[in-house]
Amino acid sequence: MEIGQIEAFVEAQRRGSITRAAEALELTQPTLTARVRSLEAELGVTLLTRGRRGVALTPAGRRFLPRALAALDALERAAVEARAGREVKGGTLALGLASDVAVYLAPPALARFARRYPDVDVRVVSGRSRAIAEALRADEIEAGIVSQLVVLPDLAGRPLFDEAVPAVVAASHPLAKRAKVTLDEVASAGLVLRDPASFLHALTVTYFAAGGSAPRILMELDNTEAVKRVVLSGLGAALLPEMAIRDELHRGELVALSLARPAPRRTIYLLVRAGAEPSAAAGALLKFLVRA
Amino acid sequence: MEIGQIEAFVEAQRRGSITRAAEALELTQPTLTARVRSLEAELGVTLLTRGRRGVALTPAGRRFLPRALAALDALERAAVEARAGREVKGGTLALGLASDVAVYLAPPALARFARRYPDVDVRVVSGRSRAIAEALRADEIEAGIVSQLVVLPDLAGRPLFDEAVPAVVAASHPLAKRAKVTLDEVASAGLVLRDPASFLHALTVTYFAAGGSAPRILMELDNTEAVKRVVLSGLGAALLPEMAIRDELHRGELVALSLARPAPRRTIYLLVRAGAEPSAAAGALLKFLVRA
DNA sequence: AAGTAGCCATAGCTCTGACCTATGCTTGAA
DNA sequence: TTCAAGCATAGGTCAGAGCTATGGCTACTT
Repeated sequence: MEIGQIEAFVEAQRRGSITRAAEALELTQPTLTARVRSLEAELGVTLLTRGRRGVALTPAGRRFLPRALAALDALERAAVEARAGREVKGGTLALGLASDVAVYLAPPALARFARRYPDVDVRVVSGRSRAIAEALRADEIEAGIVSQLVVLPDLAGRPLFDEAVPAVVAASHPLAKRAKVTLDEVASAGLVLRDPASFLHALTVTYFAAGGSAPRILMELDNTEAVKRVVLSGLGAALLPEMAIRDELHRGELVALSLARPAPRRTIYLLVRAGAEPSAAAGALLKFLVRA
Repeated sequence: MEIGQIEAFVEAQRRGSITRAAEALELTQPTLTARVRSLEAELGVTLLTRGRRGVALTPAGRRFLPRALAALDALERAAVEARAGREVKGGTLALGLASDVAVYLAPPALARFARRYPDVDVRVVSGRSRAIAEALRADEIEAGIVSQLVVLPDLAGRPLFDEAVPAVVAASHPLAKRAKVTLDEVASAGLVLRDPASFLHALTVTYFAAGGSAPRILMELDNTEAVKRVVLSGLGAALLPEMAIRDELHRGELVALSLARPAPRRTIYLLVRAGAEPSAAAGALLKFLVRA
């Protein structure tokens, strides 16, 4: 089987005529005829029915076509990706980011990257770790940055960095002024959580459970920013990742509580297809992200 | 780009040496060298570093390799599938079946198929419609038979048949002898349901809601057989698909209730990859399944 | 230090087969 | 009937894929 044969078949099918396929490929009609016929001979099946008005797919041709297109597409991608490493120049960089990363960490890095490499098209999708992993498997993105390691057969992950997830309250909260606070005091003050499907939810519940305590749950919200704003307004405490509360801690609007048990940490992972190598553009953006 | 070049690169990478790749492909070493070099020239990157102990992948080679393998694999599949239609002979037929279909409908059809075409290897996975759809997208199966149409971009579904899902009770149940039963009587007798993620659950709740009633839920079980056995033991009623209760209705162990509102129906769908053509083996098995 | 084995690169030759032009065959429409 | 549109066939040409032979480099041996 040769690429030229596949192209001949695909083009003939697309144009509905071997003659027009020959024009499109800048070859003569007998050449295209020979290519298609030799492919059919090798497969032992007829792929196209020749009628007076051109050609049409046979059932065997219909079975063959999607794989043929996939092969041509894979070759196309292979060439693009092999060349993608020479330098960061042009092309598209598609990334998936966990919501928190997209909101708190990525914007300055993306802005710097866009200034530094203005001819690279950056496309970002954000969502839950699971959705990022699916997009990666479907080849929609080149790499993902997630807060939860998704174990799927053809994906590989490696830790990028980790960060503390301290328990915080608003400066106006009664617990804010206390030098030491017990876990039970925080638990009974009430917690604002992310939704049960999130990693932060599990992290929080595990943290309290390990201290022999169960928090009173005030709310379960589906994004970290909402949790932060509720806590900022003075209602309850929350375990929030550092990247989300850097400014508020600095300005004193949020206060990290001093508990006997050290604040838990969470790890941010890079997710790629197993065996895949990042493009130069992806490598450069990653550096911006992790340094930030 | 030519297939021979791709094969040369892949084989050299796999064997770690151009010389050994040449042996494996039954060509000479200069030929393989030329193939790899011309591929590299076309791409404008070096794919393999030549050392004294053979060759090793460069970063560009690592980016190129997975796509190259995918292309070769697609071509392999293309050839197999194109030929798969000539006759039902040999090869493997991989199918995904919804749990109910796998339990109640498929066994006799699979047995008949195996007797009729003993040289075809049949592999069946069963599970929820969603899992079947994922397996289909991952190319693990050729087609799926599901009770819930999963809408995903690259899948296509078509109805195979539909069947009634009557409300039934055990012959020993007080409602069994009644000529007419109201919806509210069934609702207050108590319903045994599938789990909330299932189509049967939704169908049952919708059926009662449309009649202005809400059933008393006795249990939620994760498979249809368990629901049937609970009902058979005399506890409550259930909406069960005909395929699951044919024998029990015939033997009089279960009784279909006569309600004013006709029994709902459910549709069984065939799910395939969009644009894909079934193999001859798949077509033959499908006929056995639907006729059964 | 010299010898040797293992690898990849290069040179030059051969000959296949991919492609071209020209033409034939078939059929539906004018 | 004739024409137009499409695919098939025939025969010739020549690029280039592959081969043999050889060179050059490096890392072990001895």
